[in-house]
Amino acid sequence: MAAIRRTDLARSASVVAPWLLNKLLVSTVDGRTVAGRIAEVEAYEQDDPASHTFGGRTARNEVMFGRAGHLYVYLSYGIHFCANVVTGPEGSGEAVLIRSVAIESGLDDAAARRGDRPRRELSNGPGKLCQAFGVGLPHDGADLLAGGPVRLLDDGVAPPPHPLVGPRIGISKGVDTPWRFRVPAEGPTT
DNA sequence: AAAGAGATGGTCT
DNA sequence: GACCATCTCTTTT
Repeated sequence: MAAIRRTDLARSASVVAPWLLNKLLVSTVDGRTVAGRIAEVEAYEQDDPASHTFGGRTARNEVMFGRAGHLYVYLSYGIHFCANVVTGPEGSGEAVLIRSVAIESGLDDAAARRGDRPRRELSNGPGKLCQAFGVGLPHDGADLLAGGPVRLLDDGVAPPPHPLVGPRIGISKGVDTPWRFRVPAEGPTT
């Protein structure tokens, strides 16, 4: 189990994003532990019109300007939470949005939070995975490398050599920047 | 299988 | 007061 070093995350978001694929996300919240492998991410950098930090520091995006390896959580559309890994050197507001995770353990606990659904629909979206992992605003700013309730681990599985790359989803600016990265599908996606 | 619309609240101009 | 880094349900092919 190779440790993830903070310096690994201190590179720019668009470099860290594909590197995060296949890393493990683990949460222990309310006595439930859920673990899964990161399957899809998006990069958001400072001089990026789609990024929350584009307009400079605010109370909400403060964490994105802090040290790499922390968690940035925000409320999306008034309903869902989204989880990001802060990247880059301190002072540069950037992060990687986790868009999809393949749950590997704690499936029953995730299902208890998400309701009875097909297995792959438990965490195949940024809002869905936050619900499945019990991640919310209280975790905004949490250190992912410090053994806290939400953590990032490397169990030795390499990122895919040829991730699927494309434009980011759900944004209205920076729509042509190809900063979405996904683990290629293994088999039929039915 | 695809398309459309409603829910719902913080953040920033 | 507009704008969202979304999800789910319902309706239509």
